[in-house]
Amino acid sequence: MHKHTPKIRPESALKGARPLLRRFFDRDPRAVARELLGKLLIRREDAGLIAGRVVETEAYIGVGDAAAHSAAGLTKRNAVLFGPPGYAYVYFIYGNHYCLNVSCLPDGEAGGVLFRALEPVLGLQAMASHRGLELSADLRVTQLRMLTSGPGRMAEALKVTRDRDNGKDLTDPAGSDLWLADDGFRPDRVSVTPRIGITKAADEPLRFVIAGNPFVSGKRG
DNA sequence: GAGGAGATCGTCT
DNA sequence: GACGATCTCCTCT
Repeated sequence: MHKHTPKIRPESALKGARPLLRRFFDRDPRAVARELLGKLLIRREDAGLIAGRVVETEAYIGVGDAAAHSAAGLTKRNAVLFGPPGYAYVYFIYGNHYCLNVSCLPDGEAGGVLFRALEPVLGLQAMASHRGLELSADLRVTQLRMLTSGPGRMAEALKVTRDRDNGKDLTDPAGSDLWLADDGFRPDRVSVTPRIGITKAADEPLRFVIAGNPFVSGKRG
């Protein structure tokens, strides 16, 4: 296995990336979670763009999934999951961290996908700044992993918060500063495992990762 | 490198 | 009043 080299690209390279359409999200969260692997999550800031490639996701099924926030029915917090597809559901957890999801399935049906890890692509200095880290000049993978390998970390790197982003349309780069896009990249191989950090329905194979990618969360990629 | 505990607060019971 | 879709730091090996 040869050493993984991050592909850091100039901002102009994202111009060919097509925003994902609403219908992409209008289906089973398991299909959305799998097909989101390799897509780009892009944040627009005054100082420029921040972008990462999605390398790890988890599906949360609206109905019959005890681990999903929508399991107990509609509440003020989880309302976005019950709304139309393609919108950001952001929640605050453990008194410390935000996590980003995207709603799936038609309006009225709950379901979502949790973004768990990104491979940094653009705006690495901004990500490091938001995380309170300083990048060394050689951009070692071990350093870059600290930026976006984990749901809380990637949310902080992109400055995702509930106040700022919950309910935001993730299919609309013209009207939104956070969206998803396809630049044609396709993962070679996808692995499916149980979800992380939950106690209910913990055995279901609903976590999707790009096999061998070093930016997947955990001790090793 | 593995394992454990604390941080810290919104949400629902 | 309990707990959680996490992270970091500390200790022990």
